[in-house]
Amino acid sequence: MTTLVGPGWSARAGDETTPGAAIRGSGVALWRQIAGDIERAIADGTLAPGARLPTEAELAQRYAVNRHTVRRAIEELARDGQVRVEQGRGSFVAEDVLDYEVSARTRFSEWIRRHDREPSGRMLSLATVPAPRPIAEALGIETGGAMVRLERLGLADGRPVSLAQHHFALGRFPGIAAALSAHGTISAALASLGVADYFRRVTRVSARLPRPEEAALLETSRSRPLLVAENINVDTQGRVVEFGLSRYPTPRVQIVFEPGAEAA
Amino acid sequence: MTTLVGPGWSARAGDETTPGAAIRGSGVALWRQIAGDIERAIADGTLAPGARLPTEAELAQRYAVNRHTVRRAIEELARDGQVRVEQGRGSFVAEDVLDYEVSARTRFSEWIRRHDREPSGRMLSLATVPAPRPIAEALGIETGGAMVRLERLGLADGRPVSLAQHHFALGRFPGIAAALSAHGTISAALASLGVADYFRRVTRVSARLPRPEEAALLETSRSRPLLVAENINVDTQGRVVEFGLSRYPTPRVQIVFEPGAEAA
DNA sequence: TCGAATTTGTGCGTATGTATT
DNA sequence: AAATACATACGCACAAATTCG
Repeated sequence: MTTLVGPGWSARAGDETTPGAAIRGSGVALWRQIAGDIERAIADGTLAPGARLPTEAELAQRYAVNRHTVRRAIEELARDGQVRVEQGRGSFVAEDVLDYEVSARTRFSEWIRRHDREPSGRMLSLATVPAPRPIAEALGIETGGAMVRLERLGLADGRPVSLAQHHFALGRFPGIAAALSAHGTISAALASLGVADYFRRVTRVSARLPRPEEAALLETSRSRPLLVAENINVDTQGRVVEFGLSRYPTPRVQIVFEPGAEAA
Repeated sequence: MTTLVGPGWSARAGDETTPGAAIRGSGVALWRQIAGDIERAIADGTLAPGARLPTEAELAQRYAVNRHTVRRAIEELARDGQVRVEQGRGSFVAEDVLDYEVSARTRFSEWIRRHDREPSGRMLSLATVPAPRPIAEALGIETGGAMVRLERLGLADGRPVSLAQHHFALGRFPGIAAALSAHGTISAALASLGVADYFRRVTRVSARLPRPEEAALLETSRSRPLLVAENINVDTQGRVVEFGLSRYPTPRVQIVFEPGAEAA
């Protein structure tokens, strides 16, 4: 491994007085030296996951090379999946993706904790509304029937990772609104109403661009799609408990299905 | 059901001489008459799935009502999922959604036929290429190792529904390229190499906006996300056979997870 | 809704060093 | 030694995407 004069990965700017430069004639291509240098900065945490790399022009200046040379280095790192390049925005250190395991009987906090992050959440709204046809069909009630809708933002280490709507038929759970207000979690509220356990029966996944409020709440770009998952939760007798609609920001969250992992 | 004077759903334009109009004072709200009329046009195929409705202004003129009245009718249909409204583009007759069942041990043609459509496909490319790191890891070979990549466009009733890349380790299947050329399907090619059966082990779903070629091949808008599914296929001994990367156009295709449906 | 500024993407031409023939 | 091919590197111009006012 050829070393390279430190080009100043330091946080403070205005380091132009002592710019690093790539070593010419060292027998190692400049772009390889640069790729290695950035790779090292990522490995030792100088460049944190999700952080933005300096622009190509800036890197070219720092290493005293042409922009093409920098591009080639970044191209290599992108091919390895270490950085992610976005036209018009910049290049970013690849982030850990949160895998959302569909097959597991997941509660939000369990999911987040399994990935060694700290779960938190914010209830956005709780209201009784008439059921639109698709949701009514899923819940097995009449279109327009009374339904409680809870909207909630889920965070991992303080970063939003899910925006979910939970729908409960009021006819089946008359006390659901009060229970949801009283208890901190949905499973606790349902437990107080006699639903000891429940699990996912179907999950249906699509994707679309976020609406402005969704993008703001999930702290994502308007041009980056959301994964939209609809699911039906049933109790141990197979009766429908809840219809859920969750939105996850890509590429921070992926949905994973692993048949045979149900036992876990 | 109230009938309405035909407002001219005919294909040819310039029908302004005999515009239909909603019946006032009939005891049925104008917007309900209009909604019913459009619904009928959809039901009898006059407005085909995916077709664009006339603009709200145009409909208002045809029915001789205010645009708000038309909007109310469309709103009703949108709530029912019969039409899809897109700001800045127009309103469209909802298309049938193809459910892609992840849990099933699916072959492309089986999937399409199960939805009563006619499957077809087009091989786009077949080449031996070095494996980028993520794929190499999935296949259990070294980064840069030789790998055969088959790219294929899948169609249902002539409309593109999937764009898939299939990757096979050349070390494990030396004759794979020839087999894929010789046989029409992947499963037939693998069978000729001794892989009697194989099935999905993990499926990982994300979403992103399409690249221009992807949008063109899948006949979708550049602003409508693709569902991107990566999956690892293994044989009956659990050995990795293939790494697949499939792209599906939303909202034409949804991905469905239904644990417990594996038996099917 | 629009344009300006920023940033990455692409194409072309040129030059140079290294390895192969 | 000369010819050829290839990888590397630079310079310039413009296209395309994003962001922001």
